[in-house]
Amino acid sequence: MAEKISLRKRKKFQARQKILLAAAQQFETQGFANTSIADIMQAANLGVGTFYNYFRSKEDVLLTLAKNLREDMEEKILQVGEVNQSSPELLKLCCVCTAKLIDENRFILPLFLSASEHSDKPEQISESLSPGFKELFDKIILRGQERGEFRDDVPTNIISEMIHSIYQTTAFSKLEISFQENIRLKVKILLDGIKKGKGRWDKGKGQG
Amino acid sequence: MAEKISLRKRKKFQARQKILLAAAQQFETQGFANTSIADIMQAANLGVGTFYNYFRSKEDVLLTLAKNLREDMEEKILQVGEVNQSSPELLKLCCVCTAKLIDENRFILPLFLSASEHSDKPEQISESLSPGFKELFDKIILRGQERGEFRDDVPTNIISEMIHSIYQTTAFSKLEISFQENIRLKVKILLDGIKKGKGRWDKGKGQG
Amino acid sequence: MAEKISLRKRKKFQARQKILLAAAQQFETQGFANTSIADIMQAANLGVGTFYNYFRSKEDVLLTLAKNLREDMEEKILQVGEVNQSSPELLKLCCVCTAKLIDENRFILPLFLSASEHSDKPEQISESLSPGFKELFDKIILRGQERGEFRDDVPTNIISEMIHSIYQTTAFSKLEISFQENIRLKVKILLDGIKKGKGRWDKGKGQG
Amino acid sequence: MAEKISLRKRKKFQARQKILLAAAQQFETQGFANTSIADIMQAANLGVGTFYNYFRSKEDVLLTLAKNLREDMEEKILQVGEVNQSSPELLKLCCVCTAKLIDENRFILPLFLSASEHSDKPEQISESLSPGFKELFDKIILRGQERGEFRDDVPTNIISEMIHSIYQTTAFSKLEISFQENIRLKVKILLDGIKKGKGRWDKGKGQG
DNA sequence: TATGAATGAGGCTTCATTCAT
DNA sequence: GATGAATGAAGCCTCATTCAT
Repeated sequence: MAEKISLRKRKKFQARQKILLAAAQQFETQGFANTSIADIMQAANLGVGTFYNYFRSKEDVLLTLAKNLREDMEEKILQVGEVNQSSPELLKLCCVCTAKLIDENRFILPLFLSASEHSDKPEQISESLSPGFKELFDKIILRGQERGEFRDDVPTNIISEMIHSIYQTTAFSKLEISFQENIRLKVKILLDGIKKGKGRWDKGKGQG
Repeated sequence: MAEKISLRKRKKFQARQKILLAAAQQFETQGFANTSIADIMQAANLGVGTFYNYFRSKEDVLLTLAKNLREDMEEKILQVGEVNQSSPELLKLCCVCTAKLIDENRFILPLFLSASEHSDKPEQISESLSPGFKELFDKIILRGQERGEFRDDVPTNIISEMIHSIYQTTAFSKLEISFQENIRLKVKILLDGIKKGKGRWDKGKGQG
Repeated sequence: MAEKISLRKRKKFQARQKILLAAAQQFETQGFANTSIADIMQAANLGVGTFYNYFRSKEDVLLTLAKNLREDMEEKILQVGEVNQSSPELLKLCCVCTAKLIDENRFILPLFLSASEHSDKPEQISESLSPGFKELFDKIILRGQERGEFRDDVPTNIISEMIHSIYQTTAFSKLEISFQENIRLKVKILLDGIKKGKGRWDKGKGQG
Repeated sequence: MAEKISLRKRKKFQARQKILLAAAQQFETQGFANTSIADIMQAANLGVGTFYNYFRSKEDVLLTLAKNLREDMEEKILQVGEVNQSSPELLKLCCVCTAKLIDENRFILPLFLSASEHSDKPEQISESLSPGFKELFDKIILRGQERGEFRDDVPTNIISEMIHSIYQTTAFSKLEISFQENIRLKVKILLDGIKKGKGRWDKGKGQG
């Protein structure tokens, strides 16, 4: 009996996962607005009605995808954040790590971007994602500013927002360069723009 | 007779402008996808059918708005671009100038962002806007790199893209700080991140 | 003063004629349903509003075109009808004459055919055209039947309808043969089908 | 499970048939252009949206109706065509048979007639219907001409077109006589008009 | 009288959501 | 729980008609 329930649960879980996966793919390729629930369910090879056994709306799927991503991000970032090192190094690590995660979940970015586009709940999506993301960066930057490692003539928020912007837009870059490498270069510029005094980039040529 | 025609033409022009204005406002407050033509025409205080006396579709309005903005931008930027000065100064001027223009046309930004959403026309919009925008920045950055004023271990494109990203995302900033000031600070960071050797930010305090 | 009025009337007349001509052309090339009033007035090189100075609706134009054609037909047919000759000869003459008229007013046929298609008044159109057409043929056929020149085991109406049908459909023939020649051949068959005894076609080979 | 599917499929089939039937009725009574999809679905007692679960457009319904009719016609005509008999008899049989079929599907005629009206698809309809129709008549007539049973001073095409025209226009006859009887009489005239020498109608009185 | 911009009714189509099976 | 047909609200667009100039 326990097994049966477990099997059923697994099946239910599978259907749910299939829908999430299909939704992510459709969102990524066609965009959120252009994806209908029928599209998702066809991609998932399931009946339309089944959708409503698992989600209340397309936005709900979005929120779930965002939440999942956020949980992954929190986990990874927590691992990195525990290491004790200089703020620039730490920030760089976090950025690289985030880039990797996002690279593996590209579908989520259009959602960020369409946040301003789509109806009801976009703020929720943003809020679902941000905590593990924005707050950590805020913390690192603030620490760096307090320690005198980062400039403090620019508000922490602004710097954090700038990092955010790098991720958002790079996801849609049409340059030949890879996503992660693209991010790496931009973060280098940003770091050089906020690092205080020592360790200037023009002295560290070739270090990457 | 001539007067009559002139009067009518004036009215026609006004109606067109009313629609454009209403569309811009609606796009800005509700986003492009969430704005129906009925919305626009209600905001413009005109009948729905009237819309089609002036535009073929919502996308058409968008393109027109984009084109108008682009023309404004080209004009302003040309004025700035003619001044002979150091590349960092020139870039800063252009950025400030662009920020001002965008600030006065915030509605256009969602369109940039929705580029990834609506497969059909948004590329046209992007292309409508870009020429006066991206290419000028490319040119200034390249000049700076050739003159040894900007770092050259990062491709011109990447830097240009980073500037682009600043505009895109700052438009949706929820920080208390004003749009133009926000841009100014980020550009400062960026400039410090790409300027070569001398003229570091920590020596230029207060000039900002 | 009299001249002025006359001039005005002539001008009015010209506008009206221009509209009728343009409408006929549009109806012929695009069909009645696919022709909008705006289309007509653009083809007529006149303002849309002007239309309503002369006609109440598109159907009204149709009726007028039909009426004009009918008047032409009546006139021509009367000329023919007065000649005293055998019924088959008379019928043939009328048919040829009608074919010529229709050939010069092809636009009117689609209207007949669309009679079953279009809304309100199609019967009126049919009725506008028929009198000079159908009644004359009826009369000739009846006379032929009474004189024993035409078979009388088929109602007059049926024969008349058959003639009617020849005109209707031949207008849209896609055969290489010309409209008038096509009609001539069909009328030949029909005449041979209704002529009594003597004068069979297989004895009149080569006479056309 | 299999039963459930079967039940649903049956219902689906029924809905489709209901729509086709309703469309046919509406097309027949109001004409194609004057029938809106809302009209059809109201007649079918179904929601408007349901239409699009079965057809892509009004034209699509039309094509389907035409295709169905054509298949019926092909079948019936094949049966007739196999009989070995004189060409006039065969042609007569085919005509009667066709008349019966058309009489049961009157709605399709307006479609033929609207062929000249709606530029897009009607040719497809015509083409959908023709193969089983025109080609068979062509063949019979040609055979008759080759055998010396039919006159050959008139092209096969013309005769075939004349038959075609009889069906087209008789469908809209307003005479008291029934459709099939009307056709029968006209075909008699036509046959007598094309039959060679012997077997003249005035010798076959009473047989019709 | 000529004009053409303004209008809104009406048609087409999409799609999120429901519900009977 | 899974299904997919049914639904109607809502958006897009056309066009006959009106009316101020």
